[in-house]
Amino acid sequence: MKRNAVLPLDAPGRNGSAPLNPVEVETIHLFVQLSRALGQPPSVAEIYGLLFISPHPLPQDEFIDRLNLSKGSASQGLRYLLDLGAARTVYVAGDRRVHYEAVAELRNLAGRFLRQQVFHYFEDSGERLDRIAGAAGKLSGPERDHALARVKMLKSWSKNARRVLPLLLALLGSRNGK
Amino acid sequence: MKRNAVLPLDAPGRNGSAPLNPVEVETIHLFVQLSRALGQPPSVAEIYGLLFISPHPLPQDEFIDRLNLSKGSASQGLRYLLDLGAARTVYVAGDRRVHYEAVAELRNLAGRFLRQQVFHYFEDSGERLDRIAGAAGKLSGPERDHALARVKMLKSWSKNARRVLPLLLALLGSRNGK
DNA sequence: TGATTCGCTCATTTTCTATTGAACAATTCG
DNA sequence: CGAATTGTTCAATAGAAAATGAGCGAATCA
Repeated sequence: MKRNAVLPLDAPGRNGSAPLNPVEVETIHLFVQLSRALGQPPSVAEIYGLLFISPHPLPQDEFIDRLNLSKGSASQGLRYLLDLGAARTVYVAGDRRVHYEAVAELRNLAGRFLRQQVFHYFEDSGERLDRIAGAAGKLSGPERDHALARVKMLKSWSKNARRVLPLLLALLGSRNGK
Repeated sequence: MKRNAVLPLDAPGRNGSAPLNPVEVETIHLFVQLSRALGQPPSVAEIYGLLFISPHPLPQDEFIDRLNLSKGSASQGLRYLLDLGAARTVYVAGDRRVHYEAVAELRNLAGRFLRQQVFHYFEDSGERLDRIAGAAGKLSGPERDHALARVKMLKSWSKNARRVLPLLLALLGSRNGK
């Protein structure tokens, strides 16, 4: 068996780590559900959920014990969140371990996420579009016309997306997100 | 073995169905890549890609033969696209089979997709937020304050998202998408 | 009417992704 | 210095998701 199927509400919590309280459980569930909608791994969502609701920075052990994660998942999940800008490290006096806290600004989160997931795609799609246009030019009569029209449409979509995404972020940033 | 690992450029194409030409291959690749970014199954992307670039409506057989799909995948994939509003059925005189064509309007596609993937999420998240707020009220002093602040933040995010998504669609619709 | 075509459903199988945990490196402690 | 602590990496594996294809029903054909 790899993981407790569901959240370990009743986990013994060796190491003296408290089991999750109802607020924590529900918050984590919330982020896990969101992660499904966004195609992100559940373990990362669990980590972020606990970070988000915790009133103080947490070390890696805390996730391993309280979420019942493996060392590997905790390590990789935390790094993923750091890279995404959804978590940052915090120095805690008298403790050798690295502590983490959530970055909780909607604008930041959404922006980084979109940039990583979507923008990334549109980058190398331009190159492919040109290749398609080239190949389309070599087709016969009516097929050729249709293909060229479709390529034109795709280019328009691409331009549109690049135009709209920054606008979207601006909207998210204005007057809210805190 | 289940599927040709990659697109069957050189597939014999029994049934007299032509193999995919370069324009088709590249277009399909484009949609398959996009499908990864959006967390959609590749077979659906292949089907939509071929539909999108085809100058005339296609019957189910065409996908099975030319994309090397199973009957099940073709049937389910096409239904999925119909439900999403990304394809529609077309009557073709003298042919009993149902034919399909792509719905290629960015506004429509993006709108339906977002509604299905994201809106759906925000619907039942409200309920859970209230539950979290309730549980947070029963906590002790400083933990309580922090939890309540976090819940407030989440509610603000949720409202924000609901406000911005329709706006986003409006932007996609205006003056483009064709 | 019986044969054929068309297409759906769903149990099984395959493929892919996420998670695990052992091995290792680096740092600090006593 | 050796032992303990902290943390990373990555090959192995469990679990989830996608794809398959046999089986079936309905519609059409001859």
